[in-house]
Amino acid sequence: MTTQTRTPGRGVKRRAGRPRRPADSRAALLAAATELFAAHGFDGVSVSDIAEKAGVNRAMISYHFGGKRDLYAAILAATFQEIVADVERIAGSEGPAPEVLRAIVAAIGDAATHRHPHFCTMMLREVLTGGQHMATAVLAQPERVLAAVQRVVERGVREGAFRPVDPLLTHLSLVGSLVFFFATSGFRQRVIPDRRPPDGATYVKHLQDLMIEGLATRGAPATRTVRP
Amino acid sequence: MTTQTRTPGRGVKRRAGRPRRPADSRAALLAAATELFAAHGFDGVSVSDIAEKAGVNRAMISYHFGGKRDLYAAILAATFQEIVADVERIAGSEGPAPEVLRAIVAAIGDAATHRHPHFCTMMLREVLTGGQHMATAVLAQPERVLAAVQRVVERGVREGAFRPVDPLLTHLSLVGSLVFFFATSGFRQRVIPDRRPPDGATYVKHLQDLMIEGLATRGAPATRTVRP
DNA sequence: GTAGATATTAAATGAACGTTTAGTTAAACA
DNA sequence: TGTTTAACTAAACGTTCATTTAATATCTAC
Repeated sequence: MTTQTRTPGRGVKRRAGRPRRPADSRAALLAAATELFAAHGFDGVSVSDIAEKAGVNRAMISYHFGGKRDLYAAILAATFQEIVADVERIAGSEGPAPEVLRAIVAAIGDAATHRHPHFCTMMLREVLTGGQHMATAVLAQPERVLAAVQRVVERGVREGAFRPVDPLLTHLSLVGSLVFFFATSGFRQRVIPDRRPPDGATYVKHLQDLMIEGLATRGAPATRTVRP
Repeated sequence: MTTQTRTPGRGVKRRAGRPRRPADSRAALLAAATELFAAHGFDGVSVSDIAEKAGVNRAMISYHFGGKRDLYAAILAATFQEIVADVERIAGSEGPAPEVLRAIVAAIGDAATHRHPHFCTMMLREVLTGGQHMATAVLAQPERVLAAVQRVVERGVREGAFRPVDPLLTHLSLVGSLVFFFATSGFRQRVIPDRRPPDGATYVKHLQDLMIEGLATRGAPATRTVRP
């Protein structure tokens, strides 16, 4: 490869008298791999695909990350960590349980929309295969989300704001529909192209209301129900 | 291969003086492929894997189905068709909208538990890749489920049983949490092994209540609200 | 019982895979 | 400026992939 510039807007851009920037290669690989893994899954992506999209040599994946699998694991761990930390922080906050639950839904929705647009797809894909590519440390993270949501639901039930629902099943329906929505937006665009596709914020609002109403004790108002 | 019997309980069983049964090979391949595709995805499964599990020769996949991709498509189309027919039949039935919605959830849950235990996983996987392996005829089927559920929700809103919710978003949260639950049961067993995993029927009941309560008009009883 | 059609097999094919290797180039440091 | 180290490249490696081929075995019909 000589002075030829790479496809603009993609991968590592290096000028003619090119400075070496190892961090750029790593970042380009991470970005390219995240997008491709989310779209096609681990086995559906070759190292050549990733390298080409990143604009670097195939061998750099093994060189920088140790191999295709390690690159995948690194991406999974990084995105997961940030979201889990968010959820745990919010779950620990005080205030009425319904409001905290609302905040959790909003936080996951926000992360899935802006900071980590490929997280839900990658995570869901990984879960479908039983977490085969997950290191045990990463495996612990969905458990932490589960525990955080469960805690809030249990408190809501205890305080009388929620019906006596099963916290695990509630967690599954909440996170399930949330992850499903963000992971399948690409498909929806293809299947229902005529209708304007619903955006993340709209769905978050819908799900917040649906959950809070669905969990609320009948007769009592859904929100602001704190027992002294 | 001589008189050696295959691994018992798997694949095509042929006795010593073995009668030829082409239908057996096809069925064995379909069963093996369904399980493997669901567990590892299209790209995560090789034709050798499938053939070995089915107890037939690799070449039979191309011979009977035309190739790996066609086998996959055949499975997807077959399982989808049956479930879509179920949902449409129920959605068309009379009775209070909340009850019909309950019945739809139950029907999908039943199919996912008993008749097609791998459907949700395969479908979800396919959706995550944007429906790449789906023929246009198969692509139309999720749309039909969407339309059916939407119709029921719209009727519920019109009759005053439901809040004025968005039918599309409601569909997504309903189907999303349902599919998510059944598609991720394998992962749950691995991540929360201490707790007894919740079964399909329990979750169906939970989701029915959550949805009906969540959609219900405040003040009015959730069920049996038919305007004359 | 034989002929013809169908099902099945083992082997071969060529492409694609992830990783390793040896060699080259740019940056860091003296 | 000369030397060392890290980043990078192109090629080769050995493996695995899905499919095709040619030959064989079995079933069906007569």
